[in-house]
Amino acid sequence: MDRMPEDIPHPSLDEIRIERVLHALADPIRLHLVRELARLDTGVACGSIDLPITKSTRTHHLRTLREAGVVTIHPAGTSRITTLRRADLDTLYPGLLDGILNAPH
Amino acid sequence: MDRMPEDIPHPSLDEIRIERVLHALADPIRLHLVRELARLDTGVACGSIDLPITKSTRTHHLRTLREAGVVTIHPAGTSRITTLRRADLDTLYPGLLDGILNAPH
DNA sequence: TTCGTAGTTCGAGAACCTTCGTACTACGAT
DNA sequence: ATCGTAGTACGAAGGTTCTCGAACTACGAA
Repeated sequence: MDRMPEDIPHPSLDEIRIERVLHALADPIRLHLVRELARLDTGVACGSIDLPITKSTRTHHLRTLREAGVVTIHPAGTSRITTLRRADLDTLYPGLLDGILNAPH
Repeated sequence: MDRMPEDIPHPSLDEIRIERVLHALADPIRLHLVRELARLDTGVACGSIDLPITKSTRTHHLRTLREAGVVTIHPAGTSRITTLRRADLDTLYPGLLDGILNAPH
């Protein structure tokens, strides 16, 4: 795992596995988070996307996305900025993310 | 569900949901099956792709793929022909399948 | 008709996932 | 220094998934 300056671990490009990415995206809540991140097209405070779940569940889902390599998370004061790893995913799996984001929903 | 002549149910295009497709593809055994189906590029008897699992587990995985809309299965004598729904998936999610099939593994 | 082959169904166990509440840490503002 | 806010860690409950073996069905061949 790459250690970021802030000590939150993220998988490097060669550690990302397609099965984990697909599993991360297969959950409705996580897919919704990813769609919002893609739509806003900028890093965003985790809590700013509202969802019918508790704080701890949100943390769990964000961790799943981060560990799969779908997002980066880094601290910013008392908050955390979550960013879609769009370029990394496009490099590894060209077409995959767009195919998912453009899907009917 | 569309009823095929052979009475094995398959989801129609508008019944296919991205979450289920992603979940179906997130399992290593199912992903391997799909890759083999794509490589052979023709319908194939279920049993001809060898895997370190029992018959009933294979049935379970093929059912998961079929119900998600990833493959079609239809009887042929005492056997069953499984086919990747490549055109359907490309229509619904352009780029997704290629992105997955071209992924390193 | 009898047998073998291909696959399904069912039930059960283990492992895993999702969700939550509670307790905790860390930072910024007052 | 104290408080509030943002988020994490942990444990537990409930649900789902994966895997298997055993019993079953369906078709074709001998």
